[in-house]
Amino acid sequence: MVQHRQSDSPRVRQSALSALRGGGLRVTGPRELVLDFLIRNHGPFTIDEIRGRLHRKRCNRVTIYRCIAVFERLKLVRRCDFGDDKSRYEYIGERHHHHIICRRCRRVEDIDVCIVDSLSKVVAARGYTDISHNLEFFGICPACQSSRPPRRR
Amino acid sequence: MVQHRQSDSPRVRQSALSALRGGGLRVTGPRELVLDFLIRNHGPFTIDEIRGRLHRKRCNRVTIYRCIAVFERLKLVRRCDFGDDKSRYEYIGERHHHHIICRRCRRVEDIDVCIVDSLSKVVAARGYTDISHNLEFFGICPACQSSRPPRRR
DNA sequence: CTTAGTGCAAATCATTTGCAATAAG
DNA sequence: CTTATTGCAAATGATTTGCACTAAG
Repeated sequence: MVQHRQSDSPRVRQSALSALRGGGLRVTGPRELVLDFLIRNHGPFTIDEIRGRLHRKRCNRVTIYRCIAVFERLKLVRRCDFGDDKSRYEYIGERHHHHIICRRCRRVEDIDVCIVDSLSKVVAARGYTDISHNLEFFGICPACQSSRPPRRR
Repeated sequence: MVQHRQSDSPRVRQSALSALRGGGLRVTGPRELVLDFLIRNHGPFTIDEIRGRLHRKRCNRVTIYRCIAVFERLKLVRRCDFGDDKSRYEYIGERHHHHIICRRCRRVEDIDVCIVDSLSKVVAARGYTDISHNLEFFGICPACQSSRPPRRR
C-alpha cells in the first residue's frame, strides 16, 4: 500500500538521468516526467495508467511509449506481462522481486523472495549468456475468495 | 529436437476428448485437428503456426482462437508469453517445465527443473488460492554468441 | 545551429465480435 | 431437430510508423 518505495528518490533520479546522458540521449520534459513518476510510484503501470497520472503536464501517449522504450533499453525499467494484452512497466529498484496477481480483482502484490536464481544457474550451465527471466504468479486473493466472481478475464 | 514427445498419444488424445465431452462440449473437426496437432508436436506455437501446419484440412484462424480458448479453459493447453505480442500455446503434458528463449534467434528450449514450487508456497501462505505461475528465461544461446546480431526484437 | 525528440494522424497487427450458414448429438 | 460451432467480414485495442514541428545541447 506504500506509494513511495524507492528509498532515495533524488539519488535514484540522478543516476537515471546520467544513464540517459551517458547513452548520448537527451534529457527532455516527457522523459523526466515519466521517469519521475515511475521512480516515485510503485507497482507496474500500463502506458495509459502512467499517462493518466501525469497531472497537467500530460504528454502524448506515443511519446510515453517511446520514453519507455528508451528506459527499457537502458535497463532502467522492466516490462511485465500479466496476460491481458497490455504491457506494464516498473522502475528497476534495488529489490529484485516478482508479482502475484489476483485473477479476479487484478490486485498486484510483490513477492520478495527469489529462488529463481538457482534455476538461472541451470540455464547458464546450458551455455546461455545474458540471462534474464520473467516470473508472475496468479491466484485468487483472500478478499476475492469471499465474494462472487465480479470481473472476467 | 524430438518432435513427438507425448508418451502415449492415443491415450492422451482420448482423455482430452473426454474432457471436452465432459464439459458438455462437442467434438468437432477443427477441435480434433488442433488438439491432435498440439498433442503430437512439442513446443509452444502461435495461432498462425498452428494454422500453417494444419495440412489441407486447414481451418479458419478465428476458429483456432476459439478452439484454443476452450482448451485453455479445460486446462488442456497452457499459454506462454514471450513478450513479442503473440500468445503461444502448448499441450499440458505430464512434465511441468519452463522455457529458455534465445533473445536473438528465438530458439526455445525446455527447462525441466521446477524450483518454483517452493515460491508457490510463499504465495499460498499469503492466502491466495488456485495458484498458477508463468516463468520464462531469456538469454543468448551458444550458437548466437558466435555470430553477429541477426534479428531484432 | 543541428539533430534528437515530440505530437498528431494514420497504419499495423493480434485478437475479438456479430451474424448467418453448418454440423454434432 | 436444436443448439453449439464455424467462417467471414468487420470491429477493437494496443502498439508502431511517417512526417512536419519543436526544443535540447
